[in-house]
Amino acid sequence: MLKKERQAYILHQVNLHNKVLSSSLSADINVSEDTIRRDLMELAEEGKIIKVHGGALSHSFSQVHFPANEVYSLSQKKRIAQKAISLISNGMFILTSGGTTILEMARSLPPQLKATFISGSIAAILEYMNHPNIEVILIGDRISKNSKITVGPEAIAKIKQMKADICFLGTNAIDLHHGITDNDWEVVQLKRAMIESSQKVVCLSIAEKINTFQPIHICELSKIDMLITELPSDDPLLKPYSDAGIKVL
Amino acid sequence: MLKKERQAYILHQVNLHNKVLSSSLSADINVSEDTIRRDLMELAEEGKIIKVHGGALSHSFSQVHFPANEVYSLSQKKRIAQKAISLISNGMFILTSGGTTILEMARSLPPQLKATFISGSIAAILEYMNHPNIEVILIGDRISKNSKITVGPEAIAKIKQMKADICFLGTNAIDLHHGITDNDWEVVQLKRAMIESSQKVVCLSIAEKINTFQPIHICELSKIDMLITELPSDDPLLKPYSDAGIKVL
DNA sequence: CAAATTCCCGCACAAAAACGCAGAAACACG
DNA sequence: CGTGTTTCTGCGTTTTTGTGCGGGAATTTG
Repeated sequence: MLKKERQAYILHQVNLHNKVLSSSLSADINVSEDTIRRDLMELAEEGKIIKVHGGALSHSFSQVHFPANEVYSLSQKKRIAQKAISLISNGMFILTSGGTTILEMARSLPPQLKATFISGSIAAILEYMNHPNIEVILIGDRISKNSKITVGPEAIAKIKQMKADICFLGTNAIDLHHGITDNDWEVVQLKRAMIESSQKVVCLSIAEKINTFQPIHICELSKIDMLITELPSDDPLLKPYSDAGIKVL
Repeated sequence: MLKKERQAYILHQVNLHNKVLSSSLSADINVSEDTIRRDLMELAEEGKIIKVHGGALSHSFSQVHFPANEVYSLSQKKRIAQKAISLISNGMFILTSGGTTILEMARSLPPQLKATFISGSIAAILEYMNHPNIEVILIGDRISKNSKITVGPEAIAKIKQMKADICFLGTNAIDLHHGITDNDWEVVQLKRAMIESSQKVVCLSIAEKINTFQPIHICELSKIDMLITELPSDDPLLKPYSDAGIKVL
């Protein structure tokens, strides 16, 4: 059998079944696995397939992408993300909400990090999935089309039955009197559950949202352990919060 | 034998068998392999054939090398999607697996349709989310990075506790003896649960996958209610399946 | 963390290709 | 017709290509 012929066969199999094993291909066409591996390498270099340990995958399969629209005040969010990441260490169980700040954090996670991320936000999940070493747990339930996260009693029940090491909340509004507030009733339920189920609660918020509030109450400031903004921790704007016992980063 | 004559013979052989070996041609017409090689060179330069190490291939052969980022046999999948959609009506609860065929169906759903789609496939969920009127239920659990779907006991338990009107399975391999088979253990568990939880099971499969099988068994043919391919329902290839009591669309 | 796969690297060997050459046949032309 | 030229072919020799194998490194998995 000619080399090109063999490669065409392999390509065909990959496209047909989305996944092939070097071992089974080797058995199929009676050549050594080494040869198969070399074929897979070449096909991968030509961009026809994706080589993985033990075989290959079809390209069309892993091609899940999300319309990444313009992010508001990106650079600030990047700074927040960096600070948040410094709180994460290997082996942690981490609950996250949705929101563009969280997304930015997800994108910036260091590749060596091994941790478990739990979320109901579709966009966040997509980012986590691209990471080589982290385990991703998706919280299921009905999807809210507004917020692109799963909401509902199932999701809340699922969150309540876990105990995460840390919880990162993308915060919409935070205020000394009203605490944390938001404008989507379903999202609020979710966030409340996440706060209850985490040892440590970290709020990510751009400074613009500090001292603002929204119609629906999530929780008192006392439930929050840490607040991260793009400002330096000694910025006067944040003073009242650290006075209130919140660690400001 | 004249040179032109010889080359005509070679060209004929290539077009007939899609492939020729220099060695066998040399034996056929009793000339040295060197001569054959020179002929193949010339024919290749004229664009009549494709020269490869050890022989030559016909053009139709490498024409299978479709652009790398396109979905394999997209037009067939579109036809399958259309047929599948004709089974859906307003108010239904619909379970779907993942796979590019399912994805194609998700993209083609008519905008007025009001139904509830349930899936653990991230890619499918993204499509469903774009639809204005359908309700989306996401099945949660650990995400398998290979297959981009949620897998694990939680997901299976969740599926088992529902009763969907209809279930669309993107099928990897279907065969009269082996029934439905697949190559990913975790995916198989999921699909089994989906079959059990649906009143009606519909397999979507491009004709190429008919009468093929993979290592892991999902279920017997008897569990399947309907089979959809891109072929007309009276195609002889499908006859055995309709004889086996499966409705072929 | 230990066992089992899978991968990677270098090597050996065989098959095929490239190259140069030479002889034979075909051709051109005065 | 003779001679020079071109084309075609086959034969060594050298390179290149394709493949399998062994052993050690790396990765996966229980």
